[in-house]
Amino acid sequence: MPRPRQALLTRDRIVATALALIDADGLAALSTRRLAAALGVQGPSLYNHFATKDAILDAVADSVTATVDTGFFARLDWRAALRRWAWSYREALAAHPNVVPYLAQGPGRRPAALAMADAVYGGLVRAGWPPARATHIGAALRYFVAGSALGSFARGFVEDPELYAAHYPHLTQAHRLAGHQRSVDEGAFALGLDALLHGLAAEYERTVGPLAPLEPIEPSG
Amino acid sequence: MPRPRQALLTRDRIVATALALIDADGLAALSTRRLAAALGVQGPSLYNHFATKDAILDAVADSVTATVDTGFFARLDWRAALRRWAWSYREALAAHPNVVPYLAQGPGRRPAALAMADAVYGGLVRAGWPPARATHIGAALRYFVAGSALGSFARGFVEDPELYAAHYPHLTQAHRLAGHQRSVDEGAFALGLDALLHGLAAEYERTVGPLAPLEPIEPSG
DNA sequence: CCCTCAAACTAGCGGTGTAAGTTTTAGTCC
DNA sequence: GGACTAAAACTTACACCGCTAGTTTGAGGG
Repeated sequence: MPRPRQALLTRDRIVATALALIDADGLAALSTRRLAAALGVQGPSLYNHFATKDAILDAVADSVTATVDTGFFARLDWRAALRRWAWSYREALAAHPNVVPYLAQGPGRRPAALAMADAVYGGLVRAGWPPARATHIGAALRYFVAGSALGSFARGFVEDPELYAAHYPHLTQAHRLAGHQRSVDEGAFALGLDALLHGLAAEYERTVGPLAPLEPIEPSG
Repeated sequence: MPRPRQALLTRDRIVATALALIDADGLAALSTRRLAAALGVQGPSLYNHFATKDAILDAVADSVTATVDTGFFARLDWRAALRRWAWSYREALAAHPNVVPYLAQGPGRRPAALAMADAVYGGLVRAGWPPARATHIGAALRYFVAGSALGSFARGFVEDPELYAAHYPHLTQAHRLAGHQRSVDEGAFALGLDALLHGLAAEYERTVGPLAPLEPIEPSG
């Protein structure tokens, strides 16, 4: 087939299809030939649109990051903004857990990831945090969110009572975790995030100054 | 070569060599043939000792997890134990960042990972936390530690001032992060961990009961 | 109208995980 | 001690991988 009248591929279509395949079958199952087949095309044709497979993965990762809402920092108290952002970030990653191992290695040169880092850091500095502290806070929250999306804690346990009963006296109920994946992961995230923010507020008062009163909001979750 | 008088391979030697290769060149660069070559052997010989490549990676991951010290839960207050354990855990992972993406997907059936989960969960329940809460706390700390080891925050930024200056007004100094990797990552971890523990202590007092006074310890770091 | 570029193609290279079968040694049982 | 079995190396081979090179032909601009 020579060049077709209507282009068969676009970058957007490649990225969307790649994300769907990764969601369905995992990161390791994405090969250029399989991706191309899903697009009705031969493998090497992808290289007319992306330089390498990694470039495709970068675009996929950035498309996920782009769905995170960072607008809170422009209009909310830093504590409320951090909370909303963290939940939005987590939601974006948890919707595509299979890309998290790739995405979590850092923003690299991906525009959406850099824009997010920019918004968070800028918001914290504007709120009075010293620059070094703002960096630390952004990093700490990224650690927590990425970790929570990476290895769904509950999914990591096997549905096999025998395995745990024998050697791990406190894990006799662990096999039931796999069945409550969502509530366990969300509960752990909510608890950890609230604890983190609570501790950061105390640190703020100790090292920066008094906190503005915060209009009450529903507890995160 | 037929069966040699002295076995050339042992599981331990395979695991140690695999870890060294992963540390040096990354997870993706570990192939069975390269690993075998480093051991002075042909590729398929590995399959006399491990069923699949994944089984080798499991053993590598568990050998890293095995270096985490979980003994604190048996002899320290839960807050102190959590802090020491988290640092030990982080140290173990940060020493081998390239295996973290594999390891962070959950304990699976790896004995050292399960023993660690058992110790943490048991220690928290013994300290008075309700079982569901203990699960959440263990998960939250695992999120934080795994996230911190997975993507060194600082390493994720590129040493290229041009990249940031143009479009990200608050990241004009981001290119310098790559040079301060260790201090940024450790500072973020220390801040986040202390904040988390501070928040958990407050949660304990609110929902479980008064905290025993804690002998003063040096701040984490 | 022609020229160049774009976007598909085919063919193929070196590398991957691993299955299958071979060879020789080590160790066990009568 | 001889026969048998299991172990641990080997070679060969398959299907797949990322990617390069070169080819074809339609699209769009001078």
